[in-house]
Amino acid sequence: MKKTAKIPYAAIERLALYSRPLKVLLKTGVTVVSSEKLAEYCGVNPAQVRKDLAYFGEFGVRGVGYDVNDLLREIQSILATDREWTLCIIGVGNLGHAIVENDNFREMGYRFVAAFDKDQEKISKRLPCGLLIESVERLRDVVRLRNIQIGVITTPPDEAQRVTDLLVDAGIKGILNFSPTQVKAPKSCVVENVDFAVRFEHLAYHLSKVPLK
Amino acid sequence: MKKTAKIPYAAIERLALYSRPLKVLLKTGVTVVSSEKLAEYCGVNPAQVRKDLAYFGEFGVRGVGYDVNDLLREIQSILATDREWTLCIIGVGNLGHAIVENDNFREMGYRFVAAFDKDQEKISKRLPCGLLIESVERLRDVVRLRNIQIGVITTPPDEAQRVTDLLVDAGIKGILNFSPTQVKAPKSCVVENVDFAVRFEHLAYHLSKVPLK
DNA sequence: CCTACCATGTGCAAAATTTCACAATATTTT
DNA sequence: AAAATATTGTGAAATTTTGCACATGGTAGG
Repeated sequence: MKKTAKIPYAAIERLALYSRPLKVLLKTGVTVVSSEKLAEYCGVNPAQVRKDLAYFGEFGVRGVGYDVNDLLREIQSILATDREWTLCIIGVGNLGHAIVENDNFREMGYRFVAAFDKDQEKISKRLPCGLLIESVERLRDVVRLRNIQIGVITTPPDEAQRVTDLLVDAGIKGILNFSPTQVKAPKSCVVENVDFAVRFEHLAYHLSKVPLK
Repeated sequence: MKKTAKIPYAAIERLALYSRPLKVLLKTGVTVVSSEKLAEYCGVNPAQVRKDLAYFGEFGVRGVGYDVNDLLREIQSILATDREWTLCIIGVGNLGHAIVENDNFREMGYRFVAAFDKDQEKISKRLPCGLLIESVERLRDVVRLRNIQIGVITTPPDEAQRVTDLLVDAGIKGILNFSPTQVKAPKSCVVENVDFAVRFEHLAYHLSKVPLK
């Protein structure tokens, strides 16, 4: 595979998808898996699996398949989930809460080291996990002091852009925005907008074209 | 536009995206918007906006643009968010909590009319919104009795497939799965898998290729 | 009423992505 | 040791999606 090939955005997301069944296989003691099986688990085409992996190297053995353990490690290395990331969250509502407390994320090496809110009621309180809720005004300083790499936005939509600007100003290089607005940031800061109401709407769209009983 | 044209999956998701700034424009009293402006708000190409809309009809006026109010209604009608949907949630952890309580969803017409868990500690308690937490064993009956259309899965991944089977068995036609496993269901049931750890991993991937300071 | 202008809707070309199909290579069987 | 079988990696074809460019139709000003 050419090193210069451009990697499709979707291929990256599928890599993460592939890692899910691999973890299960590893736990259940299965050592080898074929692209066909892996594809089946993830609901994609086997050639797609092979091509996606081929963007990054040759991880399989012809005639045999992929070593589960090796492949999982390779994928985690590619996705950079084999290291710890320090994050902060802005907006400690129910969703923010759920994300910070999520065991799944913790296991993946995402460490929340700061939580911000603008509600005076919440500031100075602690989350169940022990994290102190601080004023957004402290954001800039805290981000620098604690060397925070990623900012997660779970504020209401009308605050999202303002918070983004604050994060950018503090020198953050990656933002995950869960509010239902597209936020904009300079190229130097990678933004991932995760509007999951979109998926509800997608589902509703499909259901509306189907007899509901 | 041909009626027979197949509509890209991504076009549907963008439709939902377009609705976000439209709501804001409506509130701020702006009555007309061009594909160029709308595209700018959503970070896409203007031709894309026009083409996406053209899949469903002619909503604009040449030389003028789109009427904000009309377009929003059209999109909501297409996405079937102009009606109420009855949903249930299975797995009342932090995430389940956050989704059920989310004002944004409520405003969109998504009504949660049942919440299930298998934890005896939680069963018979009430959520802050007043919803009673019931045993998963009641799922089949409750789904039928309350005419539930959509099931939202927020259980740990190892429960997800079992819950899916229960939902399918109860006759549910749409599932939104927030657990980090792909669940499978017969064609008669539309499944939307929303694994948002994927977006974290995507962000990590990008950040790992960028000098972090 | 005519001219200038503007922004949509869309045919078509380009780009991106997916899938096929098969050569390459490893393992197992005879 | 050859044949049969399995499964990867990948060039090329097929398909899908995007974006350009412009004809079309509507508005506004003179």
